[in-house]
Amino acid sequence: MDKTEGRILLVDDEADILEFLSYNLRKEGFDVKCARNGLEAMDISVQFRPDLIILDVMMPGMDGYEACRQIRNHPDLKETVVAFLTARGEDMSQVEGFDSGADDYIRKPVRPRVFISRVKALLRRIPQTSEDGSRITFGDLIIDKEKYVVIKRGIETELSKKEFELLLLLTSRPNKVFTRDEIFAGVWGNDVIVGERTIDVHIRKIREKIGMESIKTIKGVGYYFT
Amino acid sequence: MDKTEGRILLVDDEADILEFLSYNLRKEGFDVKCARNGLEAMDISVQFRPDLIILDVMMPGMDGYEACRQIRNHPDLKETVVAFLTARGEDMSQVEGFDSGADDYIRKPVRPRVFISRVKALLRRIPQTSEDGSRITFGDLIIDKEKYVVIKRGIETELSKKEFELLLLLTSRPNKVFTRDEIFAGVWGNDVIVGERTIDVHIRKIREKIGMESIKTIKGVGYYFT
DNA sequence: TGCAGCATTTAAAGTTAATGTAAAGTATAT
DNA sequence: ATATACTTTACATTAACTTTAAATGCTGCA
Repeated sequence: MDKTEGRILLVDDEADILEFLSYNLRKEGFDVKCARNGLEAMDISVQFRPDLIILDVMMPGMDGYEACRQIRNHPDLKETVVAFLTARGEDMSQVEGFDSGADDYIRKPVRPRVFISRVKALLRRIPQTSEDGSRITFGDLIIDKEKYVVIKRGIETELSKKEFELLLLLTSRPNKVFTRDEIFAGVWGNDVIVGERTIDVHIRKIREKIGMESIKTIKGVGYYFT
Repeated sequence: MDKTEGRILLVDDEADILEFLSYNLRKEGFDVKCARNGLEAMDISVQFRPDLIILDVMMPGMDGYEACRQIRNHPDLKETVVAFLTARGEDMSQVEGFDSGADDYIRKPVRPRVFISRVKALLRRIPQTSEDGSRITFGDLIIDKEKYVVIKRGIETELSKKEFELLLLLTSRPNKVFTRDEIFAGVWGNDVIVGERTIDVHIRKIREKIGMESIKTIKGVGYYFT
């Protein structure tokens, strides 16, 4: 019940701005945490594992650039997307910003709608489901398309063809609910006719192999992958 | 009329301001129309399809915020860029303004040259990143048709099939009162027969999930969504 | 105003329908 | 022929839905 659009860490020394931005982000379904300075940002990041960190450039103590550099040097955080918040007219500083490893620049004053779509665009480019070659990764689940194998927490399990195709269909759009009809069409094709319970049985087998939580049911509608 | 830079609707109850702004905008080649209040603004908008609506916050009758909300709820207008005109010192109102869906704030007194460049900046980003088709937004409520969930102020809640269908029906025409018969026909189909109280119970569940205010009752008639 | 009468709200109990599951049956491939 | 995958069956379980009934709240009228 608390699936979110993505985790975001806001870092700014001004409470107003934190409040304003976090309000707007939460409204869109993001899981937001705030930090007042670079140090705090690092601490929270290690725990919270944000998908995106939005850093104010000017902060007392460790400034945005330095914080960004540290993030890039931290083994667990270096993949995190980082965006800077800058006051108007700080354009020249962008050189240093990108140099320190920023992914984007957001100029103050912030306009909510633009801001939100910018954030969404940034998160979209996250290798949320990183796909290197034949493998797709979802958190602790790895699906290997070539070997017809899934690896859950390092435990490798073979999937049969139908199981695999069904899982691929569901994972092709995480969180989308696939109706039974869509599943039939996608996995069996429209002409093949099999009993209603067939899908359930395959779902059960998949759940057995990748964990119960991964596939959810909406009664009367269908299934979805998280 | 030669091709214009863009269509702009000005909404203000003070004729002076309308005249002043429209003069300056027309001089720059914009196609400008004016409205005296929120109601008039809605009427003209539907016909005129402005690219940008500039709303005074304080107006008799429907104020700017309410007008903005209505614009955002109107299927044909929700992509329109909206900017507020505010008197000096109304800063705190920005929260309500952005909440109601505004894209920008313009402070009075207006300086023509600044104003024009602001307007141009707003129009420049007209190809607004429109929300993906699977989600419908009503203020702080997001309905995701694919995921069978609603997001209210960032809190995601699953809906069951019936709840979801009922909510979709009501939201398909906000403010229209659906009679109980219409609801039966729309959600259950004309052949299914269930008791009178069934609808109420589902309405209650939905209210529980998206907030009491969202669905109103008209005694003896039915329900509507706002 | 106060009360009667009716409609809706609400919680909880009851029912139904859909899915979960194990195991047996059938097809397919090696 | 045998193993493996797939489907079907039949029963158990669960969540969704419906009904019930009591409480609340409106509306109009005396």
